[in-house]
Amino acid sequence: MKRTIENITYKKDTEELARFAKALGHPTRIEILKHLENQSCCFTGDLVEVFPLAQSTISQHLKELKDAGLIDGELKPPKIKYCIDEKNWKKAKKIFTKFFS
Amino acid sequence: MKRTIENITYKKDTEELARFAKALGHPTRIEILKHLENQSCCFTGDLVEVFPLAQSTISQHLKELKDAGLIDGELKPPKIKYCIDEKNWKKAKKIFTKFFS
DNA sequence: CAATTAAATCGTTTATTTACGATATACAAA
DNA sequence: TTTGTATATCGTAAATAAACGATTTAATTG
Repeated sequence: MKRTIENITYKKDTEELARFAKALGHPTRIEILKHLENQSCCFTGDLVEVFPLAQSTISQHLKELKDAGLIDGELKPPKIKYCIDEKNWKKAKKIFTKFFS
Repeated sequence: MKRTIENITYKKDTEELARFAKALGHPTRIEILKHLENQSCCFTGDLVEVFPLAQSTISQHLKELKDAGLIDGELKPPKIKYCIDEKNWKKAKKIFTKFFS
């Protein structure tokens, strides 16, 4: 990316907001989250049926949402149940609300 | 990006939210917007002084914010005055609020 | 019309993202 | 212990993003 020599540091709030926003920055991920909001939880396989995307692609999107802290996976072998991470969801909501106020 | 053959179509709401979110998905752009919120408007040059980034890089970020509709540029030759686009700002606020509710 | 000034755009490099198919992993049940 | 199933991870290709310096553009002033 050809970064500037000494990496810029941003305020923690800024980093956090950008991080959440970035995770929300793809329509598929928005749809996944909407889906999770509707039915509280679901398995990877459910989403693979809903979207015309490869299983690996869905899994990748889930990983990003998880890395951003927006969702949480619970082992229900051999499946994995994904839910909104309520704590971080509230946090994101708060940060966005504050930002737009 | 190796897209699926027939492009996926998303709901308009989803596309819009993802678009706004993507624009917010970089800390520099968040900081630019915070700056604009504080002092309502500013010139490109002001931002170049604030951030340790090249003028062209700042300009690029401004373009993205403008393309997303979050800011608006007004000619004040030889400068350009950037302000928050209030209409779309409200729209974004509404969309995010709805999404998180 | 020429010079100045501020910002945009161009061309380039490197990093990251998005997508895929193929393969590996983890756990339950047989 | 092997088999089956659901999901993650790997490897890869193509697109996009982020940064830079150099150049161009647009408008005012001399």
